[in-house]
Amino acid sequence: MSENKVVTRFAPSPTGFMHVGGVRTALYAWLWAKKNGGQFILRIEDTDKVREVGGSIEHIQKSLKWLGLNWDQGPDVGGLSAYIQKFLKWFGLNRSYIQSERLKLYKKYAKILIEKGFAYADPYTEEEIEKWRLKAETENKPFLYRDHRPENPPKWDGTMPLRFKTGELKRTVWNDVVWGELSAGPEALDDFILIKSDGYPTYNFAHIIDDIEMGVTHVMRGQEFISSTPKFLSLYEALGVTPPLFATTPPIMGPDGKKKLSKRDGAKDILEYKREGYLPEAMINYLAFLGFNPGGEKEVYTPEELISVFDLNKIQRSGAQWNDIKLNWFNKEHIKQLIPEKYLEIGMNWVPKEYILKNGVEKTKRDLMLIRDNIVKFSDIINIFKNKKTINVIKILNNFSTKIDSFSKLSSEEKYSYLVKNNNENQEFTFTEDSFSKLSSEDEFSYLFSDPSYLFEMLIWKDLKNSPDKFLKTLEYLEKVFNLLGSVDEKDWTYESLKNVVWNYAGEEGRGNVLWPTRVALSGKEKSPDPFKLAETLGKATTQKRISKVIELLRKLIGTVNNTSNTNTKTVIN
RNA sequence: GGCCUUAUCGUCUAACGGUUAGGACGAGUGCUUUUCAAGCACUAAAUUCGGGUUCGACUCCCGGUAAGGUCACCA
Repeated sequence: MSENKVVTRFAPSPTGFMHVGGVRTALYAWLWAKKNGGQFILRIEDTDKVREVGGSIEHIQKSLKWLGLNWDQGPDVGGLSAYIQKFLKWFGLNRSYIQSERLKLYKKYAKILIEKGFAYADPYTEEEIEKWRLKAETENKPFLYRDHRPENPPKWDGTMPLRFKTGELKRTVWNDVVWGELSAGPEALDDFILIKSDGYPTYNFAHIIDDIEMGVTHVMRGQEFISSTPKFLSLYEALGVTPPLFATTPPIMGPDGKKKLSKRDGAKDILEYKREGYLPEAMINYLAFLGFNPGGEKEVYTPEELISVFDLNKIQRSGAQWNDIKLNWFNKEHIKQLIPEKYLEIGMNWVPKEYILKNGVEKTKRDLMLIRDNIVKFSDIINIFKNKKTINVIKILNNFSTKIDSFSKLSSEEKYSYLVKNNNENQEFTFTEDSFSKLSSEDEFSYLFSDPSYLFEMLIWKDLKNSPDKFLKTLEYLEKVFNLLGSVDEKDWTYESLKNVVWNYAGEEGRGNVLWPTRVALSGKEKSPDPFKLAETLGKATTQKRISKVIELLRKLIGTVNNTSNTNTKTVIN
């Protein structure tokens, strides 16, 4: 090991999928190693064979690779290295990064400790110890094994646990890179188990031996280890080794902000975010900023920028609440930062194959560019391109100026097919009676099939709401619009010409004042395509019919208001 | 219960002992070819409480409160 070189490690145990807390610890270790041109080691701590979950190691590696947190040393550091490892093993040099394959090493160190008088066999049964523990608990005292340390322990034969014989009982003071000076009284020191009766070392023992052997200089880990740090330090002392620097990471909290984020309150498998189409650099950015801040007002950082700006003593001490909404924002920002080629390269993977097959790569790419600003994560693309009939959705979407969200609800092909038909493209699709009734029964586009009913209040543009003659004014606007539209010949009934005849008038009277009631008259809804698109789609006859209906209703209403002052204007009218 | 810690807008956070306590997300309002989305602008929103030290405290000290960690043949 070359001196002065930074070596960090991420040492998970293979007990399930990677969650965000573990990933962030790995991220900080990785950032620090990269920043200092050092080494980042992946080590698997599989000394608890009971809790081990199959496939975890692969999952951990996959997760780190997705995020780009590549390790310089670890299990399978690439084909050549694996070969070299095998070669070294042949000569009895164990280079494994999996603890269960390093048992001889721990035994070697255990023997050293026994010889030095720092370890002894534990002759008690678990029941005996449990009894002492319960007694301590009822007396509200901390349980200390060393109060029961045997006078003449038997020789260790490997079937009993091997315990560390803690040295001088004293106050321990040490320095944590994040927390500053920390200390604990002698009650933090105890005779902990080094090697379990099953022959595997405990975490407390194995991780220290490995950190020594691998030359680790900086240990990042959660604050649950602060309390046991005095034990670790006393072991380093017994071995005569200078301990590494400790950097304690704050926890990531659940939605209530009090408990650590757990599977129960939505902690997801990190690869789940990959499946949902989050960018790894966005995840890294978000995760890094959950408990770290370089100062300044810049927030969107590339991984490279994070490396240069990362600093251990700018890590936060208290826990930070997980926030999906902010993660979404980071993802959106990182999508914006992608160059178009890269965006398309990723996006194309999310478009259903049939769509590309049908429309060709070039058109698909154009469509992808159209929706770029509207996606939060790449899986949104699937919703937009979902079934093979979504051919013109994006185009219609543009025309209709409708938000993506409502289009994601356009799941039924019936709904879609109508839109396609009205877009005068892809005439191949035919309506069935069944699909028609299904579509028309759905509320969102009901105005395309049947005349809507109205709420009087909805007809009024917001600026006019407080005006005493709001209904009279609205009536005037609609009458004028009716006449203007009437001047357009049916053969010339297009979006452009409709807009042309109304536009100047709307500009004079206030666009909202005129266009809002027109649109509501045609759709009966607060949210729908713009009035010209609606009029074009509905045709001249229906357009005139609906507007004149509203005019008639308004006239009636105004008549009533003049007679009785108490008319409920919220009434639904047909 | 012992021990070890932590505390700034709802959330993530910034602030050599001297700032109108800053930014971001979210929210609200407005602008943008009405409405939705996107975009832009603006607004509201915080130093846990009580004592000190100091000319001056988010910052240092003491105490209260609240919260977290730990006291395994788990890591």
